[in-house]
Amino acid sequence: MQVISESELDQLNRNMVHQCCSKQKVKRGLWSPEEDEKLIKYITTHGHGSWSSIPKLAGLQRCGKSCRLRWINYLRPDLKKGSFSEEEERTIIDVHRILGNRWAQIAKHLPGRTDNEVKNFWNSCIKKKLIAQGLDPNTHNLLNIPSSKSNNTSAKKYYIHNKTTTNFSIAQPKRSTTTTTTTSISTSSVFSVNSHSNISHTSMNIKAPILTLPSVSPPHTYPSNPDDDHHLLQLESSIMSNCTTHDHDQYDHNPSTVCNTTFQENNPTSSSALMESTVSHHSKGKLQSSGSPLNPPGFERIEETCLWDISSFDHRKVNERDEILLQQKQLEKASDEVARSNINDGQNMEYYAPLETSNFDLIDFPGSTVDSGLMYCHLSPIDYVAWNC
DNA sequence: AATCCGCGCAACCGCCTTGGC
DNA sequence: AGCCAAGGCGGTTGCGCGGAT
Repeated sequence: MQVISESELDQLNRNMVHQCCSKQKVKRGLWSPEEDEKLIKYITTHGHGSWSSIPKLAGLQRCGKSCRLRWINYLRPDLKKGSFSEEEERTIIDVHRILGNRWAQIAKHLPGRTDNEVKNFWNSCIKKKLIAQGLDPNTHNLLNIPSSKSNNTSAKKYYIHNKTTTNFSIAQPKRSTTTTTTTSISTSSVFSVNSHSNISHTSMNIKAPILTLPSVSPPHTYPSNPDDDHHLLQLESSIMSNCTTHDHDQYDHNPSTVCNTTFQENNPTSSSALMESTVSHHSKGKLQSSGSPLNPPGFERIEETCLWDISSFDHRKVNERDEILLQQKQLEKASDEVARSNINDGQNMEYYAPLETSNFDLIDFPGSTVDSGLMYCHLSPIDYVAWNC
């Protein structure tokens, strides 16, 4: 008679009783070829229908969740096998920068790839590559960048220098809108924008991922070459088309902002003259156009961070924006030379997010750009993509 | 040859959302 | 409105393999 230890017995029990469906005894661990065959045979003839009933119908001692996972991640006929291509890798990085760890969303941009596969590839390869390149895989910003709260001389110079040159414009969807479309991106999230100008700001309801516009766009990043341009353009269209999911009868207008502003004493020789202020605004159905605090006497604003609660966004004209995107790209190209020279001068590269003035009540800010019914705010291309999602 | 160690990947776990009742 | 089951998703685990020692 074979005697097994208590721990071995416990392990056996764990192998037979599934945590999520403890009523039935199910097999766990790796799938055998026979099990795969049974599952494929059943699904190809009957479809998967209700996953929970599949194990019984297909003659498998697995839980429904396990069957679903096995099919989606491994057995599906339309799965792409093999390692990721460079283009796929680039797409993952680009979309991850916008969406974060939303693997299922990212996988939608990679035909034949699963969220699990993308996640594993990210964790085993891309993450390390980014770190090796000195980039934070979570934020995609350079590692060891001094924070806004730190007293970094060059950063301060940069902010002050741009104070007079950077402009920012926001448009607010009209409340009279009757039909709107929101994006498929998860639930409400926060859109974080760092600006370094003398701006006012408001809040918008946008379904958007958490993202942070870099304080200083890496000059090499966008656009680095024509292929990247093309790639980004495709990506933008792809993301935007995926953002269109369903309509709502009424635009949910519930802006909420938290504004963090850093002031510097007018006397630049003072090393400790930094002041920070945080202002929160919560309103329902009313524009907030003055979220930032007034400059204290003797101080000038050097940095401002706005967190916007963006729980929904008007995407009615998503398809029409393909055309706008082309205009956007033309603008980018036209301003590219200027931007590059600006960078050489220590100024920020400028990108524009076109917003249709015909559908928006405009909140004007100093230096806002309004041209041919479009209103522009300065964003990097990839953040422009995020803006549109 | 044996052992150790790191890595990649398949699978699991637990939480959240959704839809039906 | 509340409950429950099913499905979806992101984080985590652990097995197997290959290279290093």
